[in-house]
Amino acid sequence: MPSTQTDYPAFAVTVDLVVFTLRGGELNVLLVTRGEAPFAGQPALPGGFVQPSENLDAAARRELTEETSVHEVGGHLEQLGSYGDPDRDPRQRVVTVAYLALAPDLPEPVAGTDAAAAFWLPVAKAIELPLAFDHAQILADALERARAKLEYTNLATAFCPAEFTVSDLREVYEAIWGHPLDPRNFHRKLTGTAGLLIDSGKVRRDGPGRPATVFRAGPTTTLNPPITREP
Amino acid sequence: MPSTQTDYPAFAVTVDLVVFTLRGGELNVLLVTRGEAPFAGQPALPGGFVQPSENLDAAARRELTEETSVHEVGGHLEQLGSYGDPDRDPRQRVVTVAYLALAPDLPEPVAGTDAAAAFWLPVAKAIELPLAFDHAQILADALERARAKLEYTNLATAFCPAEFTVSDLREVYEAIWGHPLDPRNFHRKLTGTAGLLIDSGKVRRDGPGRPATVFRAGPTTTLNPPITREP
DNA sequence: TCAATAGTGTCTGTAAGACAGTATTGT
DNA sequence: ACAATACTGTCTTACAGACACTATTGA
Repeated sequence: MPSTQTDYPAFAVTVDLVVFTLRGGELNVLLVTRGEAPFAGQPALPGGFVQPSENLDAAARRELTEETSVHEVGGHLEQLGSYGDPDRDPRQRVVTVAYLALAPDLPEPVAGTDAAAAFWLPVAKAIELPLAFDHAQILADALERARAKLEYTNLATAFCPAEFTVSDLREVYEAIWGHPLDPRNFHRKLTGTAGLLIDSGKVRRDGPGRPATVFRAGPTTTLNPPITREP
Repeated sequence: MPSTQTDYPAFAVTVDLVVFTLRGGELNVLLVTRGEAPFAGQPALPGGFVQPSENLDAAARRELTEETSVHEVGGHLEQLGSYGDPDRDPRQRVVTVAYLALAPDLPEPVAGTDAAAAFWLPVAKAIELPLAFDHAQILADALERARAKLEYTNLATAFCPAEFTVSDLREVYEAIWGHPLDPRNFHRKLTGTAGLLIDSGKVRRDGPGRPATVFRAGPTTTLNPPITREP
């Protein structure tokens, strides 16, 4: 019996975003307040249906733009994984493809846009909230992914603007791992990895203290050997 | 306007499997020959539609059982990622969730079962084949994932039966990374990682040479620091 | 006895972690 | 001057990589 165009179960496919940023030295995640059932009024990850003509990455990037009102978010966007338990949405069968997005400090969501219902919340608080659907699990997985990738990639630069100092990077690590790092050894490790950081020639003065060299991200994206998380 | 059960694009959702095993010291992947259009007669990864009542992991495990005719495959099964380009299937919009499965040496597919069209092929050959859909990309991603995870996990044990020797493990690494490792340093590294290997008390005699201690996988699943791939 | 494989010891170079010390700023 | 931050040097320890050496087997 040949298969036809209809002899398969129909699914809805969505993308959900875990957008991390640093605000005031603390890791924050973008949440929305749901306006409709199910879970009306509850916090959730931003996301939406994949459109017929776009691929998954494009859907994620479109949602990111819509929800943040920022056109070129920069930073980093990668697929995290898919979640498709039969009862994860009580209305219908939905498979969601979760994405992890990392962004430099973004403006507050703007009223009068799709992003009006969106808000930043420190991750420490978000993981204690009863998020809609299975979003608590997705957030937990995203956090672990981000923590793990800091160890062996230059992912921390995605949280910074194009030009940054070694201290900026260290603060990213400290915020995400939740414990302080030795500034001297950290500096030696990062500046000692060839191709990771490019000296911009500039320096930055912030209050007292010796001015810091300003770098840009270089072609090297992996740290070998990695920085270990355990202190 | 409230959303209804129908105001979303309908997708088909499938799972595709990249099943790796070791046969004769060589990494092999399970392929099927497609019987229907599109890509009829071409090799493809095994897979199928997700059923309405099962979650993604269950669908992957079901397909694995069906395609290999082996009930408890053991080994390892993890989600690799999702692929959903609008034109990846010419018939309809299909999102596939790819899984990576690692198994000890499995029997040849049995005629008269769903697995009849399935066959093992060395990965080195498979990556040169024009696989159906975007399966070449999925296979490449799976291979890279497996190679990377050997560095910092005990994933190699998934290719071995419950009891194995250090040499067995080393052969897994050599097959997947494609270059020899120093048996002495490898032995010291693995036996020196606490909780990774449990001495079964037995030894194994294979031809000439001192008998090898037989181990089982221990509770430790990560290697820290990792084994580096570069020779 | 010899070849083969398992496992140990030892050396060298690299780099992490700890921390003293120097450099350069704002106040 | 002083506090604060950026950076450099030095010491110790851990471990990878190289490889000589011992242990235990089949032929």
